[in-house]
Amino acid sequence: MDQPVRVRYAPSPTGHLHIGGARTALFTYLFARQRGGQFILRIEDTDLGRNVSGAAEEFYNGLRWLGIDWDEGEDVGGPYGPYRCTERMDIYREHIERLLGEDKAYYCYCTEEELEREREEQTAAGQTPKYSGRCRHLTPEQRAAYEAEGRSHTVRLRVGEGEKIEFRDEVRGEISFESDGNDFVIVKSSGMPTYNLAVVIDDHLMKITHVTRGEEHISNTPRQILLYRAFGWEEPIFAHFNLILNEAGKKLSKRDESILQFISQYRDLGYLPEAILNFLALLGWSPDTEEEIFSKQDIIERFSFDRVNKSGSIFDQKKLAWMNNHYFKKADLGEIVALCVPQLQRAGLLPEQLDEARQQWAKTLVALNQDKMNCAADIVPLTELFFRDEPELEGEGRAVLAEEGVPKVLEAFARQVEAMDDAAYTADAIKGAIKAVQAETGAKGKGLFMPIRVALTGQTHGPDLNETIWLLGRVKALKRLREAASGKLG
RNA sequence: GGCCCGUUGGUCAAGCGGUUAAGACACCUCCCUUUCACGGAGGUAACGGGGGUUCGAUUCCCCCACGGGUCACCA
Repeated sequence: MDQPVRVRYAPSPTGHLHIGGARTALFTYLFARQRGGQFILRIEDTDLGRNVSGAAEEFYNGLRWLGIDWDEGEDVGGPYGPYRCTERMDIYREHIERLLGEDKAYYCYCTEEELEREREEQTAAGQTPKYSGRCRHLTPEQRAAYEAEGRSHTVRLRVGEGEKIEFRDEVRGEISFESDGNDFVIVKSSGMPTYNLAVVIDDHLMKITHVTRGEEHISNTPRQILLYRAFGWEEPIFAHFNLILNEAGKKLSKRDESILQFISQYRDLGYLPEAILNFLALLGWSPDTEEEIFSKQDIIERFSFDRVNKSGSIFDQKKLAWMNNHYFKKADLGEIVALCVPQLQRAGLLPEQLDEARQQWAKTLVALNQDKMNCAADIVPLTELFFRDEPELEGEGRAVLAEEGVPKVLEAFARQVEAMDDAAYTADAIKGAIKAVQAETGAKGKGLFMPIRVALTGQTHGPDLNETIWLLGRVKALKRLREAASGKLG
């Protein structure tokens, strides 16, 4: 049998969990769960300057919210810790010493300015920028001289030229490179390992079997393979997922504002995590059936790397909205109410504390709109009219109210409503009242319902009228009817 | 520019030598409904180009074009 699968998601804590990262984590997680393996979360914080405090916690929260859990990580522990680069410095040091000792790596005293100038000159001369190798063969005297100057050093890996570097990618097949003799930096002058060094050491020591990540890392892979070779370690299996693109077809950047790209934004808008997980799974991966609504468990059972798409996927917010709407319709009303009430509270439409009656009222309000919402935040524009003093009359509505016989209908209905006491004011009673108006005035169909709807809501469309009128409340309904009947509206 | 990867409708995508080239989102039409939405029934719309290989290419190979990724002491 195959050795047990161990995979990891290793974000750098420099910002929020975004769609691309979540999707990478998801694919990795799905693979682990499907194969009964371990999913590890590691924090790659080697860039001290860019680390954002609290970012790691945000990753944890976002991932858990989506339904992704892990077996090892700094918050849950595990036998291969620590799970954060900055806490693994002793480990790195030891491995760097080894490379240095075997003369597979060397100190480089070039300053960033010198290197930049070198690159500029090469670029100006039409050459591909590449490290000159100036410090490659420094004598002990030269080194001592640099040290005496107070120069700091980096460590570079010796890279041969023309060495074949081939690997089999689980999603793209064979990929091959040729080493270019460009000695790359593996330890920064600060003493911190660079990403490439840290991942290789960590992945190896944590016994990672499959290295999964976005396509943008393909070009890092040959360098990492060189490192595996330098250490004499067996390479893991690689899998690079396609990129998620914005509407312009470009890789999502953190500054991109054309799209909502942070998981927290969707959570705040009241999306359902199951919908996002479902949608993300289908972005770059497809099952072998025509269905597309899947629970996490369904996806775990079906997932495989060979059905991951090779070309980039444009993130379609409209389809996500549709999918979330689909999950909304299937969800328990109670769950949707719990999502919508805070939205209304945040908009200042509902008080922080709801009494029993108000709670019941809110439940009906949400129930009436449950299948219209793409996300919980939609409840606000959808139901705003219930909270206003005056309905906002649309152009079409104005035309409806201007029709002949409308005041008579509205007055008749107003009398009906007035005759009810508060206890008798129910959706059923309202239905009966409208019937009575029909009998009295002879108005029917559109000519009956539409004026009432417009007078009360200002709109020519909306959910069930009886429920709507009940939600409005007797007093407000009466007031609006009278105003519309007397032509005061609009 | 070098290296690497990719290219099926507007979007997500199925297809893995022979198909009327699926399905979904979006859009349009119709039905249902007092209205909107939901739901139902339809519709518009795609294999980047050129060479091969083959009886036969969307599918395999090559070239080109286009798109993207990456070329840091960022990950």
